[in-house]
Amino acid sequence: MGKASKLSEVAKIAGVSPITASRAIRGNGYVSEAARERVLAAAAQLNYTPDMLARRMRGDKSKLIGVFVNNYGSLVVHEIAKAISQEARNIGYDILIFNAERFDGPGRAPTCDMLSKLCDGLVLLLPNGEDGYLEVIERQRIPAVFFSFDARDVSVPVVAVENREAARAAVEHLIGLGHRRIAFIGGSRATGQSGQRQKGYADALAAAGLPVLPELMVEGRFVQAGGYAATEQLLALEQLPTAIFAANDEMAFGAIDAIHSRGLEVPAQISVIGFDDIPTASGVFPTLSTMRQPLAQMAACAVDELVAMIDGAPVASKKLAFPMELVVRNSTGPAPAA
Amino acid sequence: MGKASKLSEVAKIAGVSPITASRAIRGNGYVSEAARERVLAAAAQLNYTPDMLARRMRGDKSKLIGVFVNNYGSLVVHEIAKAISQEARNIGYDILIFNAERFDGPGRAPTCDMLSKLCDGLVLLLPNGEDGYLEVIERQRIPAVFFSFDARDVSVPVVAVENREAARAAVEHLIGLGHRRIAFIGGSRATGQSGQRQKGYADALAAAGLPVLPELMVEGRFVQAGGYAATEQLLALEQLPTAIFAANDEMAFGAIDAIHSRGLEVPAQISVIGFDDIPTASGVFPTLSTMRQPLAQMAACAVDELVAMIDGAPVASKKLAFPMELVVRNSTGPAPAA
DNA sequence: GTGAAAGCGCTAACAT
DNA sequence: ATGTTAGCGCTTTCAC
Repeated sequence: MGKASKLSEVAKIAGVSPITASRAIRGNGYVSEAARERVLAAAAQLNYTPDMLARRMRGDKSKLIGVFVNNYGSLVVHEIAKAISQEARNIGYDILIFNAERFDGPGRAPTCDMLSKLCDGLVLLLPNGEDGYLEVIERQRIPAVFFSFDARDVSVPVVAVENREAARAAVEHLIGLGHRRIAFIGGSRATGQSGQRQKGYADALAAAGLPVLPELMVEGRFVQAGGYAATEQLLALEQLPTAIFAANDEMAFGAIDAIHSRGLEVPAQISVIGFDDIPTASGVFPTLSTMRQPLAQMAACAVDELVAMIDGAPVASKKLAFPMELVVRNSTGPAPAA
Repeated sequence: MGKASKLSEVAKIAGVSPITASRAIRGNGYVSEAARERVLAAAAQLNYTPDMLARRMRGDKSKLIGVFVNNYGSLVVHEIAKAISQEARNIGYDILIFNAERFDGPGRAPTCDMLSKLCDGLVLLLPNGEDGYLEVIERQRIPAVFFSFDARDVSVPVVAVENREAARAAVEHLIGLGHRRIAFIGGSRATGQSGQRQKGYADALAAAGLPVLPELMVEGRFVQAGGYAATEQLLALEQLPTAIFAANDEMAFGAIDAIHSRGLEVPAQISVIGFDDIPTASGVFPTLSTMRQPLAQMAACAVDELVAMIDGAPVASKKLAFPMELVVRNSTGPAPAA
């Protein structure tokens, strides 16, 4: 009743050699009906489960996908991980989530290394472009996909949204509503996505002949509290913006909160649009206009790419960018009459 | 530049035997200064990292805590995992999150088994009371802690909140505001927590001499959409409740949403109180009154218990129940004059 | 101070 | 149809 049992024990009870027991359990080679039954019975009796560690050490598949996350705090990360988990499950893989700010820290490298061996393939979520571990992956040609990454070209497939184009669409929505003084709340620069979104913001303004003003571009670290603080900065300006484009939904929530705290109304006085469309976006008040990320499709694509590599396809550079959809809800409205 | 390098390669370059290289790298036995330096240089040159899989197969510690999650969809789970991750990190452990609805499924058992071997200890988050894997853990005396579980007595430590008492406090808050017709939205019964919260709800009503009405007790599976649907049921009643107690915040969001959709106001016409106090609770409008779970403390406690067991303390039944704090925000107010 | 042997649990390849 | 050998990468005896 104590520790887990091993194959040799099962074999002994069944009166066969370990390898025969192994064959019987995996239904692999030739095993007589009689022997097979004795083995299976013994296994059941001992509650035997094969040691995947040992199997994996021999190089067998583990049917496990590792998801490396470096910003577990964020809600999008949660949603993405959920989507990947579902997709993986559908095709017979389980996922293991490993969480660290960086993967190249001193004590962390062996763990990453171990997990990369344990898992058949890896998905790196929002990896930091400067993380040294990215190079390890590229160098060792480990089957891997980067998810939501826009920092630079890499030699593995990258699944992401069309950050720049989508940001532009968000801002064009605001411009279409008559807004002329539009602020941008950016996130941290680690994955390169915020930078692209900022470019899209500038693209839209430029196309409409509007100036790109430094005082209207603030930073909120992709977190709600950061969005709140960034918005307070904006609300302290001489001339307030009439609309805010936040580089993710969580910062948009913070922005709305800050605006309400000042006794102003959304969208009557200031419109707010987010980015990502996490589930909460439709549950808050006012419901949040935002750009929707096709997470399920992206997750499916990432998993498919990964499994292809696991099954032998070469690891190659490949950019899979998904378009986003504008979701208009109640946080954006016509610009107030000046 | 290809695959990861192994100890024997390092040893060959350094001109020593593998075991000497091993000693040098771990700084363990006697190694001459000269040999040590050559080994370290060779290791650096080859980018060598020890294979934890192989180490672990020999029974060494991995400094890894496994977090088994069976309802990854929920936001509380995300918060709890984050808290545990932080605590673990503080004392030199990393965490690995494994996500499955159940852990006793056919293909899943070997993976669970493997992870339980790979990790020094396990935290089971919101485990399903009927999951057969719980018994495996109890039987094999694997160092483990159950987190947010209230289904039955088990032979491992359990870290949870005082579900029944806290639920009672939430409802007493509503009663104190003059509410007499109070509804309850429960979650799924898997962890036993919803049941305890429902008992607390009934306790409070009974203590105030109020009837416990079946039509006021509905089910929302702990998810926002479920809370929405459950509230629609309540809003279809002949006589509406003036307050709703939801067994978690996400269902409370759904409830507020449903109420708004009917053109009613929170809390003017119907008060809503949640349970957990996830971060979004203070960002929505109206801000959500709820019961706060002392997550950081709970996580610290769980990790401490676990590490004690990893370090040799016996695995024993132990109930660690934390009190919750009432957080009054803007979603609860005086009962409307009948 | 260093190395050889043995073994963690499993299975492919090669016998028999 | 079954068993033997060998080896995945590492480290704990036990020798020298």
